[in-house]
Amino acid sequence: MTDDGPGARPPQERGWPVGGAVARSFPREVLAAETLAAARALLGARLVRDALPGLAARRVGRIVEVEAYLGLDDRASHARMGPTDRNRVMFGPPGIAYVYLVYGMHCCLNVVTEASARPAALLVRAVEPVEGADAMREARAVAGGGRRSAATGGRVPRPIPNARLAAGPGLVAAAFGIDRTHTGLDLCDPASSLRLEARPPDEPAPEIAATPRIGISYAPEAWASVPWRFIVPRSPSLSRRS
DNA sequence: GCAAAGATTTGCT
DNA sequence: GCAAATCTTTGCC
Repeated sequence: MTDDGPGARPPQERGWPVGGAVARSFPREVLAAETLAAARALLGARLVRDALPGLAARRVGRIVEVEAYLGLDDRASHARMGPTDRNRVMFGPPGIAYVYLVYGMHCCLNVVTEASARPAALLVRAVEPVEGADAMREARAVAGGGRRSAATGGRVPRPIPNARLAAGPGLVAAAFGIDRTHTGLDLCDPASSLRLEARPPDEPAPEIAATPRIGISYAPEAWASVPWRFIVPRSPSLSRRS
């Protein structure tokens, strides 16, 4: 599907100059709408982290893979057991970051969607590096990665290709230096150091495909197979090769 | 209060 | 292709 999603044409062209170009914040109303529509609109949008002066350059990624988790009924969603200390922000307003720790070692970034009445969020599973690839590589080195050194036997690890720097939910967080302290951050606020920006006007809307979600085999079949994972099929940065 | 599993990634078999 | 690494949250006793 290549039709323009709801986010293709923001009702209001909010913009501000950044490095000669004009960056547009990602419209909150798109995230406030139905989650599956918001998921499609989020593909092609930018995840931006401002430079950390003296520490890291500005990092920008093109979102190419997201998963939707919606409602109390979704047996694969963290919201399935109602509000808890961990998932509480999912029950709040749209555009807010929800970051959780999974498998005791990886953080995953979610964007809260829909009104407070319904708990829903989009898991950002992969982005294509657009700017600051070196900073992403350094951040991943700091994060350490899943399995620690030990068996490397002193060998020099193979350098990570740019396209694979943030090709997975845990890797997105690692590459952008995102952790649970970012939970509650407003990703639609241009003043936030970590935020979403709309796809550049001169960039065509991405092709979109839908597949079942990944890593949720614990959920009942109906929920495990529903096609709520949305990808840009030709991207070299998907979490799984296609 | 304790045991089990998880929206993952990696390196070795 | 499989299992380890690692710790928080959930579920059951």
